Amino acid sequence: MDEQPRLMHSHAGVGMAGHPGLPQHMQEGTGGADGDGRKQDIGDILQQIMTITDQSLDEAQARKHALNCHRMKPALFNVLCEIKEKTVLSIRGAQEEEPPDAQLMRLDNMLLAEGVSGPEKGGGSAAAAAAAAASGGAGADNSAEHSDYRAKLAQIRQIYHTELEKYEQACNEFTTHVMNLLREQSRTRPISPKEIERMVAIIHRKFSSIQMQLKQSTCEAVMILRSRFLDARRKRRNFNKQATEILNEYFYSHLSNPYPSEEAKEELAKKCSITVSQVSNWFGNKRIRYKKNIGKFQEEANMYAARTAVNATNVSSHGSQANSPSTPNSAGSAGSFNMSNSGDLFLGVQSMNGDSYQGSQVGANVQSQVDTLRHVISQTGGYSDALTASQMYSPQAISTNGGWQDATTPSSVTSPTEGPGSVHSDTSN
DNA sequence: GCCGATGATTATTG
DNA sequence: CAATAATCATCGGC
Repeated sequence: MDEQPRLMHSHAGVGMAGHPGLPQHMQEGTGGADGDGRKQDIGDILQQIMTITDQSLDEAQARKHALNCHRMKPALFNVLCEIKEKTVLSIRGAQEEEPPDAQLMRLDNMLLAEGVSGPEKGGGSAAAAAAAAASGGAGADNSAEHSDYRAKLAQIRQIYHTELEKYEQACNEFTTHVMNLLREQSRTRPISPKEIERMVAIIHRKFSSIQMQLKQSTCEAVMILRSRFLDARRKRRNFNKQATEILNEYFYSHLSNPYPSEEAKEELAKKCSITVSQVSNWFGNKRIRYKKNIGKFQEEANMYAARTAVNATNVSSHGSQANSPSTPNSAGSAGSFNMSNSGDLFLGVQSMNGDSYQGSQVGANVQSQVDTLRHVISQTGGYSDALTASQMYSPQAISTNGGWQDATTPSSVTSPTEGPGSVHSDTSN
């Protein structure tokens, strides 16, 4: 806001008075309005500057030429170059090249692994390819789920590449600019090629640190994306009905020892088209949940027991599976495909049993729990090969503190003069 | 939208 | 290292 007054003052001749090169008379050429006067002044000043500049430039050029042509000039220049070289070298020695950055390498590796910085889409995106390969048979919905992920990854990839390109271009432009500048200056002052080199290196270092930031943030973005999309827990899918049936069938037909061997797990996994670890998860969950609330699973237990039972009878019409109490989990339920109309019959059975263990929850009464178990076992035992085995393993299986694990001593618990244990016999009809 | 079922993960244990 | 127990997070029926 105080510009105006000052200009006014300068017009009065005070401001410019200090400039020796400016003849005073020029400033008061026109006495008219303020504006006119100032314009005139500026014009004059500009013109003066022009002439002065031209003059000085010419003069400088002339001087330069004179210097360049001076007979001592090359020698002096060489001396200067030598001195410069030495100082540059000493500086260089002080801060030698930094070691290849481990962090940067890690970032690079990760970006490569994620398919962000690798070759173009086709063969690239190693992660996606691996995921697709891993999905194997049931890949249909898997790929559908990953499509979104891949789209986002491609987006990140594109941003990364454009940014990288931009940085590179800027770096190159800046480098050439600086090099031109230095080369031009090298005509008037001693600049060794090494110095230029060093300058370029510095510029590159600066830009690569920027690049590293870019890589870092890209990595972060990919990590977030991964955690959001590939966390299986978030995108949990229930197993299909058939798979659940197969698993349940196995579980209930091996209720006395529901710990499938590794081979059994593999087979189940194949049958259900899920992974082995999913089978393990399933059995882990099933065991714990069954044990926690046997009553809740009673119906289910009876149903599957009945199925396998019917199956067993169908398969081996003349049940010659006399007595082989060795491995209860090798079972004959392998190729079991169920009869559908048997359900009614056994629902009735189940309801009958239901009464007896209704109140026997929560481990209050050991005996009642044993009885409960015996009901289930009796049914499976009645029909399948589990007959012999079950009596060996099951009664004390889920005892007071539960757990099939400590069923290692199949001792005397068989049937101490109890009713419920033997009630089963008539269910065979 | 609530709520039980369910597959997966995590911490702990032997 | 596998099993268990607790927990998380989603699914799916109502």
